[in-house]
Amino acid sequence: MPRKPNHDRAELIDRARDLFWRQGWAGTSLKDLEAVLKMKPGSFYAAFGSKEALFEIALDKYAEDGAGRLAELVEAHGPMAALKRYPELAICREEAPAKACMLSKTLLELQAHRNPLAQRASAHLMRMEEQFAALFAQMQQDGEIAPEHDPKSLARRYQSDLLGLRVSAEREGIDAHAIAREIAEGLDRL
Amino acid sequence: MPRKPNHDRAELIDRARDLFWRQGWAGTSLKDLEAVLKMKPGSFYAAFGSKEALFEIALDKYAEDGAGRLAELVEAHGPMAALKRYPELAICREEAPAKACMLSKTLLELQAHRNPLAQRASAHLMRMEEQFAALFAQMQQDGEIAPEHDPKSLARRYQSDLLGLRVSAEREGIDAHAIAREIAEGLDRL
DNA sequence: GGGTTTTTTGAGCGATCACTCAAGTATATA
DNA sequence: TATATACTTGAGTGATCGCTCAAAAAACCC
Repeated sequence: MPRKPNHDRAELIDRARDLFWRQGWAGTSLKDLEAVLKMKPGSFYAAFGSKEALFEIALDKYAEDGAGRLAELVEAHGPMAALKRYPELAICREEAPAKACMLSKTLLELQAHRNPLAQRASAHLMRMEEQFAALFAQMQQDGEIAPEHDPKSLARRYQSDLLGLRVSAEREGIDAHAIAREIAEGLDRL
Repeated sequence: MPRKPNHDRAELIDRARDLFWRQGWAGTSLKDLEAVLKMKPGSFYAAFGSKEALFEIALDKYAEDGAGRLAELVEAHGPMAALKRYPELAICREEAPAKACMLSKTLLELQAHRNPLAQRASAHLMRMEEQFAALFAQMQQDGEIAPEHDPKSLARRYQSDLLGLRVSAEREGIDAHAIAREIAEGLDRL
């Protein structure tokens, strides 16, 4: 009986994620969203409820996609090669709306006001780190890295290096690829 | 003949810097500033001209203080010890309004809109990096690190590590001191 | 085509944004 | 004490914020 929506919801979410990723929470107004999504306020609120609700969905999609890309990399090349390639992959994608990580941007912007979105970003970062830790643990089982290391510590440091890399990549006049290479080479010494 | 201002300008700037550092650009309203500085709008605009002008002053003060703290550390303990202590120092100060670096927060928040404040933060980061590079160069001259390293590359990586550390320190449930320790220990291997 | 249901539209809501300015107040010199 | 010269005050500016809702338009059923 009813009419169907004009837009593909999944693509709307992707476009919103890219806009939020680039411009941040406060830097993205509803006018910006309306322009990018080609929706009037009424449709927007019927579809997503609020700016905050859409940001949450976008953040989750961002984290999910990131985890998926890492999983694919592991599937294709194994844990060690995946972790060595991941830094370069994180900053090289031309189509990405920003070099820096959306999770860290959200955390830094909203943490001070105790916005739930910051906690959500923090939780996603922790989940990433656990994914890294699992890979380090497997590498240890496989004898690829020395047994005296603590996988969780390695993951924490790797995550920190990655976040630093992606902030650096946002700067002008910095060869971030060189940093990515150094992070990858650092894994050889484990 | 005239009346003197009620407030000490230097302390006003420090308080504004702390608020901007903690809450970011968009996260800090004029109401917030009025409350913290105990100034009414009229006084505020007479003293600083605009929110943007004050943020710029605050950003410069932040960078200046950071450079000063590093210089003191070098003065007291020499380049190597200074660089080894600096990471821990950057995240341990209880009175600091945030763990993350105000320069990187500003860069990440405002870069997308090409706000001049982002460029200014970027320039400050570059000046920091040059300070690091000079220290690495001196350490090389003194034979403290191997001669095959490029001081500029070391500085770039050190800066990246520092930025990552300070984002990590903002997260909950992360032992950032452990990361700081690892960064310091990394300098031993040069 | 008629009727039902859903989506789309866009003017406009109250709240907040950064900011202004005329009036009031305090401190200096004369 | 009188006057001049700041500084402080705070109501109020227009613009923009996220968001609402009644009406118009479109897609489905029979």
